[in-house]
Amino acid sequence: MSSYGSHGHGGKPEAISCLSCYLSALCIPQGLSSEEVTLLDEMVFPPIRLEKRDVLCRQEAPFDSLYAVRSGALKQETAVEGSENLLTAFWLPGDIIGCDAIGRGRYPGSVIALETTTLCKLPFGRFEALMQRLPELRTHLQRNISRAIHDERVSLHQLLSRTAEARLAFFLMTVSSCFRRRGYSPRQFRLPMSRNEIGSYLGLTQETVGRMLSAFQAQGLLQVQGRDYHLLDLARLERLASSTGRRQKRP
Amino acid sequence: MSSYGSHGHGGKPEAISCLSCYLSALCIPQGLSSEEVTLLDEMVFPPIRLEKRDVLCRQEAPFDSLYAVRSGALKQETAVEGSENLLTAFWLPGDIIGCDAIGRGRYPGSVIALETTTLCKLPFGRFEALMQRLPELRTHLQRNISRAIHDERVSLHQLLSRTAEARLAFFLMTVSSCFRRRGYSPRQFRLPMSRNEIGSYLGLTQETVGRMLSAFQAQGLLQVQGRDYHLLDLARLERLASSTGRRQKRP
DNA sequence: CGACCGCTTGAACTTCTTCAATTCCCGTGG
DNA sequence: CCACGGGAATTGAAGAAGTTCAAGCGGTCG
Repeated sequence: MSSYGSHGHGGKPEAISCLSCYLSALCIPQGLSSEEVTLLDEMVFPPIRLEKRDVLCRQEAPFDSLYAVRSGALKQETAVEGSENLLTAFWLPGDIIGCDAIGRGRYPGSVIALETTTLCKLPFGRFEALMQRLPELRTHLQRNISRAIHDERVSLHQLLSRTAEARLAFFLMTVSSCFRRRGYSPRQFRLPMSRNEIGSYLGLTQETVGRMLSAFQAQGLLQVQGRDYHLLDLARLERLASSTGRRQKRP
Repeated sequence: MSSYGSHGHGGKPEAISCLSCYLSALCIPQGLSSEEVTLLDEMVFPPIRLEKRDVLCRQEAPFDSLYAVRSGALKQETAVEGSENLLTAFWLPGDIIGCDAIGRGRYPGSVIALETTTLCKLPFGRFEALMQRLPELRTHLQRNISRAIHDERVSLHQLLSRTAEARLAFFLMTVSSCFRRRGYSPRQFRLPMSRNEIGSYLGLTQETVGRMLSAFQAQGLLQVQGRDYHLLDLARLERLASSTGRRQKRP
């Protein structure tokens, strides 16, 4: 909690600033003036670095900070009584971790790095104080959160009544557009998660995920080798992803 | 937008006040002092009454108000391109409608009364102004929303990998605890939604929902006649609801 | 009274899971 | 450097669970 120095750009070689961050359009600074971003800058801790399998926070730990992902990827595992671990979220660069912790005051799941990852830490106490002064910031956070509710609701409800094929296509398209918005290729990427983790996120088994990927490959929709994906037919994948429920009722 | 009079308790016979509302512990006033609630009272419109199938707001309509459910029940239908209508939410007394609209500035689905329903309308503009003066209120709203994200995420992810049996048990237990918190019987209630609507919410067909209910009845877990439910074995239903994934792997 | 809607039940069929057997790949230690 | 070990991915076969389609029942509203 206090091992990162007091604030701002310490003696670290790689000093950072929200002002110059290439992710600022997606992250907290979105919609703020440059003076406002400067204020924000002053409370952001220098970036944290995690290695694969490192734990950012454990489930039920008291909430004290939001984190913005700079690079890498993380997953959230939520243990529910009676059930095995649920994989409840993936986070990629530009995402804000911790919005789901504000309400309960505790982190709702353990957040674990899937690969080498860097994050900006935003102590929520200071953030609260800053929001008093910058209503814009509060509005932005509120919007982000509210939108997240809706997106999550719709996509999960959609998945509930869909085939494995549609679920996986949906997942791939989500990831793809995620990369696109961040300036990476939406057609070619390496995913840091295993088949098992994808399955857990989608409510499928690893075998089904694998079989579906093979089937997609056989249809020329994509190429996949281990964790390297190359989407060949985005249009058709998109159609699969938003195709109607289970089967097509015959007319 | 202006057909409900200016504010406060008009000439209506049934004047209302958050101060005397039996739902205040669940609703917006939660955690506010009585002076604060008085301020809140002044901006709440007199209750709106809807009949079955009446539409409170249509998908994509501009967001202008939150609504608190006083009595009755509503559903939210979200039309997604390519897919049939998704049933993305049910709302019961004490629930706040519209939290998922703040972010986009539009209602993310059409909200429709399932039976005769009364609601309190809270114009969001005034609400914003009041939140400036009462940080408590803002905190409370934020918490509510944040908690909603998490609850939704966990329950939907849980449902994704579960059998119809577990999904339905989960649904019944959710409804049951909902009624309990509102002071009604958690064992006996009438649900205003059809099998089809339940199925749509859970990602199942109406036939499966019906068959499962019959199966539960055969096992002595509950009695059901049309839309009247009588839960006989809450403990066992609870166990089913939080039972582990699809099938039990053999030891 | 008839039409309609929601609910129930049955039978065939599809999809996905489970279990098991390999294969592949990667990092690690000899 | 290579062999080895172990987790991850692939593939196959059997079976369970849920969907689809169809038919029938019961209540309700014109």
